Amino acid sequence: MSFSSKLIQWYAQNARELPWRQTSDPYIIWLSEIILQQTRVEQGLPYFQTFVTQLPTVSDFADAPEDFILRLWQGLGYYSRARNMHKAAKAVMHDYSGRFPTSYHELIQLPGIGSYTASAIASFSSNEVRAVVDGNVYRVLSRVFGIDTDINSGAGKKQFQELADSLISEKEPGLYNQAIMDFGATVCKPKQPLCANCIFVHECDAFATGRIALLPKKIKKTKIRKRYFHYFIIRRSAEVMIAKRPDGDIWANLHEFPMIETAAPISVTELQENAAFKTHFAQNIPIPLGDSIKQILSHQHIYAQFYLLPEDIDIKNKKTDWQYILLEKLDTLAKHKLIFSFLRTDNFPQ
DNA sequence: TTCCGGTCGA
DNA sequence: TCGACCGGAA
Repeated sequence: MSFSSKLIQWYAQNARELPWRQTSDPYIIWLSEIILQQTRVEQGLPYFQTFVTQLPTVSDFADAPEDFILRLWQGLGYYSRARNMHKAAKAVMHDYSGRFPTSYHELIQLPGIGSYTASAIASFSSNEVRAVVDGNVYRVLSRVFGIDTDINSGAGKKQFQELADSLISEKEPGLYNQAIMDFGATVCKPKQPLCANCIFVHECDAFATGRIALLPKKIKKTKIRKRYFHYFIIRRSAEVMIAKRPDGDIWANLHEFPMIETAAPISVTELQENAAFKTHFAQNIPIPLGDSIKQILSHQHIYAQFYLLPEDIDIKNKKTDWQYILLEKLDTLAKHKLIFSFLRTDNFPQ
């Protein structure tokens, strides 16, 4: 039996009963699809009921004030969805005299409707043969067919769309689309998939090769970490105190000045209250030297503020790598860019 | 704390 | 091509 036949047969036994599945009205399907973008069914369900009751037609939607729409949307998140729906409803009134479109090419032009949603509405409302590719589809196809192309890459999107297009049932495209997404949502789940009950367990490449947890492959977007470094210039006649970066962090073993790091930007007053500051510098008052310096790395943004502390202060709990060195030796030490960026400014006290 | 997820616009 | 947009679940 074909891939699509197996799924449709599975769906006949296991479909979730959801209110928007009782209709082919593209307006109602549109409401449900936009609400379900980025949103779990359980969370979206009560919102769907509210929208259907409060705004039963696209004309009602277009005529409602935006404030009213947003109030109904409250708590659902991604509020641009609601604003785009309002624009789309007005466009449907204006461009289609209130007849909600059912073809992919018309739907994709409306605000808030991308390729997934256009395929979903077109296949559900008019059985247009358009394969949906959403998070569920990426998961099911990558596992069953053992495809480890990054789904966030252009090549991956193309490859999965082509595979989905080749698998869709030409006879029952809407049913097939519902089936593969329900299957992904309830059996081929992201975590703890129900492989024991899976209709594809004997042909699933990921199951056979132990790669369930590795697929679909998504190259992690290295999210930018923001860090706030506070450096202290401590002089003792012709000497200055330096420090060495620890292992296991950026710039390991390079030289810099004694510093403390905070998770957020802080004022001088807050710095004086900081536990690490008090540990080393007690009640001494740091004087900011110029503006903060921003250093951008691929994976972190570092905001560095330099401060002057009184000359020859008594440092408590001095770290072993904090050492006074002669100023003329400073040049010879290996330092990271942030440090010589600062030294290039005129803020270093001579 | 990390993961998950469609569309838009820069 | 990639970050912003949001809230909930694991």
